[in-house]
Amino acid sequence: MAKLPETASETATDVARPEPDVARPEPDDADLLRDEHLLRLDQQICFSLNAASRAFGGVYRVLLKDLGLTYPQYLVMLVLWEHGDLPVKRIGERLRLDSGTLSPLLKRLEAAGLVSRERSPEDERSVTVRLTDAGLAMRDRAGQVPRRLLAATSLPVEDLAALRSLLDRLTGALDTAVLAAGADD
Amino acid sequence: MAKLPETASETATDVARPEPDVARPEPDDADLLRDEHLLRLDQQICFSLNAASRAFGGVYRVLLKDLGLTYPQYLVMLVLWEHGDLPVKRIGERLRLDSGTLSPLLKRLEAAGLVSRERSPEDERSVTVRLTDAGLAMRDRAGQVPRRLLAATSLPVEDLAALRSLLDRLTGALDTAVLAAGADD
DNA sequence: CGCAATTCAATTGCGCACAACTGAATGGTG
DNA sequence: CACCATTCAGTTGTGCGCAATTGAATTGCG
Repeated sequence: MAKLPETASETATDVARPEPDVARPEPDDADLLRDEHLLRLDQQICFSLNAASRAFGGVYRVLLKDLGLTYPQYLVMLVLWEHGDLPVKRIGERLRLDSGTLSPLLKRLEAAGLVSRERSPEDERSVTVRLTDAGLAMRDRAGQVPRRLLAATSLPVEDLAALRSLLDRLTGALDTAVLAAGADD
Repeated sequence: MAKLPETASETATDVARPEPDVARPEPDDADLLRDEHLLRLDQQICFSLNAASRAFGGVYRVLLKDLGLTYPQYLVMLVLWEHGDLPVKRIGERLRLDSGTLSPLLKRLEAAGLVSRERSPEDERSVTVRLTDAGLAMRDRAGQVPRRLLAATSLPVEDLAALRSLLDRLTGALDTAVLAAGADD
């Protein structure tokens, strides 16, 4: 194929273009707070975060292929292995996921025969997610995953701990920032 | 609604369930390498990463709403603002994104009038992405974004730098791990 | 009790991420 | 020159993430 399909492009004129790829000097630690540096630094923070997150995704994709799980599905299984049967709400709280994400995911886990779902008798609104025998059995097969992942990081455990601490602080700060922003609507 | 729609659940029996939510003692820094601790630590690393990444997403969603951009679209615009017109390939290299992600994204940016796309005359396979006047103009309006984001993190710049460094090392290690795993297929 | 507000899961719609594939253009080799 | 492998963008299909809505069950209040 290789043809520009739809769309209408007529706005392109010959105005001044940004300098094409200037050699960028390393930050002389004098101006760590100058605007230009802030722009770049911030970009790289969230970008690095994004990249690392997706890199993890790649490793997990490999490690979980045998189990037929995606990473989010694996997280749900971890929660269930740890805590036993749980209502959807609780799973969502643990993983910071809402029903819009969990409902179809759980349906896939159910289709794979790993969990079952049933309305709670006490509260008909709530749905309890239970591990099936197959779901329980998978726990053993999944045992190797974390160690192999840890090996893939090739970082000392202390660094990982430090990293986690920083990340959690970051997440907390970002969350409150969003809440604050939402508050003054 | 609230009804369990399709699916077939019959596997649920009454086998032993995992202990329901035991109080978990803090890691006595003696056994930082015991299996059980590794399992939990690793889980929290990638989980924290994921959470932080999504928290960033939330902040960006707020900050970019005025511009009508999503975060990945914003990244593409950043790249174009920095380097000027680029072929799709180069953008993908910068952002670690493939054509499967970029093609529809760029189509949306074109529909929004921010970029135009045209086949390169030298190599008809390549498509050059150009900023339109509107795309260039948006650069000014986007100027505030990074500083506001930096404020939202409420972390000292040095911590962010340290974080970025750790993340980049991590990404590198994970990437090579995936490559190595893929190599012995 | 009766009615409004809340809670919970599910659904819809949109956008991103990625694997797998298509199809055209290019480049290298015999 | 002919042929084949490679490169590049695009498409398809699957799954996640999130906002917004729906609809039923529950709770709270008068």
